[in-house]
Amino acid sequence: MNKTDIVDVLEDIAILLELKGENPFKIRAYSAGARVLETMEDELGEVIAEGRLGSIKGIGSALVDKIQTLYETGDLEYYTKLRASVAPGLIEMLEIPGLGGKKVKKLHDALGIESMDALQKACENGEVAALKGFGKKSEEKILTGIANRAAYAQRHLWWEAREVAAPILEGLRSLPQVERAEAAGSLRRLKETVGDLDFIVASEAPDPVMDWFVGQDAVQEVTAHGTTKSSVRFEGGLQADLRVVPAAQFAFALHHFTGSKEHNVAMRQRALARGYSLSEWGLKPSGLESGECKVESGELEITSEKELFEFLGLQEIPPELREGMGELERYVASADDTEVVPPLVTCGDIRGVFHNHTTASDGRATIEEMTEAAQALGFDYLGLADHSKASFQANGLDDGRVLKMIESIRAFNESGESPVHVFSGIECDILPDGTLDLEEATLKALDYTVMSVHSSFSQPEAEMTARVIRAIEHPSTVMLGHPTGRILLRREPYKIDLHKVIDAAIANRVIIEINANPRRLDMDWRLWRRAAEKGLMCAINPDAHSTNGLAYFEAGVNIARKGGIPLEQILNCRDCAGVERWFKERK
DNA sequence: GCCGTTTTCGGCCCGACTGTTTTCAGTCG
Repeated sequence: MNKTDIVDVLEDIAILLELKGENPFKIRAYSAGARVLETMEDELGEVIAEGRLGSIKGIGSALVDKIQTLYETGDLEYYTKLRASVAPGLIEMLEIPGLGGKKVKKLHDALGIESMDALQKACENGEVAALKGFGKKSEEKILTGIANRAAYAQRHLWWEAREVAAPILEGLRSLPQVERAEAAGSLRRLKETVGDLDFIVASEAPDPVMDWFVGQDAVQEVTAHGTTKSSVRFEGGLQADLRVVPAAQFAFALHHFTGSKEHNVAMRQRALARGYSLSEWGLKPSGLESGECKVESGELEITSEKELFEFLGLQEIPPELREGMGELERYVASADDTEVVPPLVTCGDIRGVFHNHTTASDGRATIEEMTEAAQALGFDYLGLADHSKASFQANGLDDGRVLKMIESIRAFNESGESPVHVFSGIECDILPDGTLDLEEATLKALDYTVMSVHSSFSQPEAEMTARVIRAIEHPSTVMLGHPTGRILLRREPYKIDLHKVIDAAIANRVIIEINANPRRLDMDWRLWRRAAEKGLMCAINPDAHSTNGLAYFEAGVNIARKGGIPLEQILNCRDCAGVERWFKERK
């Protein structure tokens, strides 16, 4: 069993233990173990072989046993038995807001409920309201929860969440009572998907701010309306929370609600180790009774996240790096051997983008329209890479049409019609056996190539990995397109060993793209830091099929930031001549 | 179940909100 599957099993165990009413700390140990394993960058097989698993913080002897057994046999008796002892319907019930492990257990123990249907019936005939600890409101809330379950459970693309968030933030900032307002949460951390929106406001007069927030036109349901916190739900299920705090607590609240949860746990532990208790409300010496907040009493002046990090002996860690993946250990305040938080790429650093489509294949805009849009975005160059013939559904180009396309791009560049230089490329299919869809002479005639998988997604992992590596080893390959083929919230990635793919790309000086389409964001940011350290080059490729699609490069910039990719390893940060040089040296 | 250079036992991050209670448990982030 591979690492990802083992992570899933550990998370499953945590959920099952919750439903069994187990010790919460034991549950946390399994969740934490899953998290540690997930973010471990070393090859699991190696770690086990070298006996290093047990020395990893958060993985003790019990987890070592279980992880090893799963790795070697793919099976775990403890897990099998545990799963058999809990009705599958109970796990589903946890998705209903307001229901946690204890309440689900109670519903099961007291009323014998084991499925969503049974729960709905029990609510409808009043059995749930009669239960101690539940009431009429709980019953109604559960019924609403069941009705809206699909919408509730859904996460939202970062791109779409930002569109909802932008006017809310603007509205908050325009209120006279509001001193400061920021979006927090996974939106601010630039995660590829967002569960809900979080807004933090500094104000001494929270009530009118709350009233404005819950009274917005788009609000469909108000799920909480208090003095410090309110929650609303919009059509489509997206939920937004607003917290209003006094200005002195703003930095703490902003940091806390930006998360991630794992980052916050680490921060609190670091604070505790230094004798302070950190919460969203402030910092206080851990000995003090609550209410004796040192910050409030004016002994500690912390008005920004930067000061908070500094107080804890850390460099300022940008939100996108706060994922609980070792950033606190990595970015301690300056010592001789300290790693420094790298400068993160910004949209302004991007001089042009690659991998875009035109009407020659399945794009909706012409060369002229695309370059015009690129110019409006301030780009110096634009790479066009239409599909190759195997993607017949996308009107892919055969060798003859590719040569014609090269000719029209050359003519366009020479016409001087646009200050934007166009690079001629192709998104060439990697056929199921790893060979390429076009003649070598055709590929050589292009400025650059992007090789992508568009068929036979269900090949076994070893076959898919060998297929992609064969393409990477082809001398004409410049870039690898969307290496897992995932569509966020819709299609799982195909099975492929990306560590081997990354190593092959580095060995062959092949660039791996960040496909910046907000539904793809492939290759994933979790893999980039390590890959970049090993020397992998990246290209931010919007995969635009229209002029509007070029703007997706911003989502790609987000991923490069989260991956901490140095600017010199992002091809788009080079000027036209630099890009040209890279392509020539490849040949 | 994990962890420890005061500890191998006894802690484990913490506070608001809600709904049910009448002083608090469960959920959530």
